Amino acid sequence: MTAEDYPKPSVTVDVVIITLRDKELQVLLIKRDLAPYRGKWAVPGGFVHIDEALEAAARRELREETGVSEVYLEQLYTFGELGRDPRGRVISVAYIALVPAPLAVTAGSDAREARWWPIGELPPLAFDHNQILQYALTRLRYKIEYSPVGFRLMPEKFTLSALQKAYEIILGEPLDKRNFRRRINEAKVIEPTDTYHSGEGRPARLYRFRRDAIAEVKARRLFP
Amino acid sequence: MTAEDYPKPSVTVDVVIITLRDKELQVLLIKRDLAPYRGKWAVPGGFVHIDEALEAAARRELREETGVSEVYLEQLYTFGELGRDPRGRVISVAYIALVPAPLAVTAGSDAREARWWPIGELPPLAFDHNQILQYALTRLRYKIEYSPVGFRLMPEKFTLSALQKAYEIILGEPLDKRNFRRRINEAKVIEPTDTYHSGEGRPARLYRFRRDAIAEVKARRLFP
DNA sequence: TCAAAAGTGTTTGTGGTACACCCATGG
DNA sequence: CCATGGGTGTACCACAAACACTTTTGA
Repeated sequence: MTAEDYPKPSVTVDVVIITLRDKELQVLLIKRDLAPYRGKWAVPGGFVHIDEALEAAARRELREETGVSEVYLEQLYTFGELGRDPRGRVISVAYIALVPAPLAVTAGSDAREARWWPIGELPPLAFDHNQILQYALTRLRYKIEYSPVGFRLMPEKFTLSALQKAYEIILGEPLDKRNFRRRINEAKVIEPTDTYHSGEGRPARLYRFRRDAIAEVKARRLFP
Repeated sequence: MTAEDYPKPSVTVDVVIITLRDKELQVLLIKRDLAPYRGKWAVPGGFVHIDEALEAAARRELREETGVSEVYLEQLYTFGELGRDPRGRVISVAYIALVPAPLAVTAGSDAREARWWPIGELPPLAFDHNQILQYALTRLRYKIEYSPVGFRLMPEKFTLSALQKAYEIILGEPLDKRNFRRRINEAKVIEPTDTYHSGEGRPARLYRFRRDAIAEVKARRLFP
């Protein structure tokens, strides 16, 4: 027997697109203008083309909604319960994308309504997208503990204070400045540039992420 | 436009079934008796039925191959590159299953050849199953660091020495007996039974996994 | 000269790791 | 009584957390 003997489920990708705006984590959502869930907000997504790899489909969605595609993108989980889409059997592969703050200016180019939502003030969502979004946020908070993904939300050059504020927003707690700088330094994931940022107060040195820093350090073993 | 306007990919589940046998981690593989990759070994899997949830399909595969289904089963990753299956566009959702040692006696009930392979002596595999298997092993070794999944490879009752040996096999390194016992105790994930195991030497107390121990402890934060 | 943010070391406490001996049973 | 595996406590070291003042610039 071959694959063609059976009716097949549809396959979609949904991309949870996250950025840092206005000192908050924000998520890009689209207002649905078609049934089902017409008028509800949803995570951007769409069907996977037959000649398109999964990650390529996710990058296409990302580009369609934000105009960027060369950003951090990671597969999260595949949702395949029965009845999660009233149109029929739909399996959805969820991705998370992290968009650097200054790139996240325009949200969508076509006619549909799209906007950034602070993660603390989300509207009711279509389908099981609430579950998908919560999953993405959990993964982000978890991953930031042992992997330098936080930098993917920063512009190319940034001050240490800005980086610290980003971490504080993601983790939801204040951090000590000296300890923060020591650990960042020891992790060897950023390098100084020779430029400075002038604003109020003393100018701050700008740093950049070291692209050769593939430091995914092993977490501490707990069991046992 | 609707889902039905497009040709759809096929969706399969592949289940990496792992157990502890003969002081080794072993994986259940099936010898393919059909093209493509006829004669090669493959991870058990099959097409997802149109009226079957993803995890249900994985449990069905698991039950067909091992006779058990009430075991640890976790979704790993979804593989959706073009060209990964010569029969056409196939998207595969990979799962990992951990089968307790004494349940892993019979491997397969139908005519196909199936056997357990030590993970250090794997044969050439069909499709991209080598990649899937390596992914599963990485996830297992990683997850055992912060979550009590190791117990899912143990029988219902076990001695502390047997548990330690299991951890040593999974992690591939010797552990200190006193430190091991202290950490297991502090984690509060097992409880003593009032039965003992007699063999050579002094009888050992048998313990069981505390099912209410949902201790997925947060790993130490590294950045920063 | 004042406000505002940048930058910089030391002390203390907790937790991980290393390590050796006595105990209970069966043959 | 001997072989075999079961069971137990402490000392040291490394790293994380707490903590306050000086420096540089622009207004």
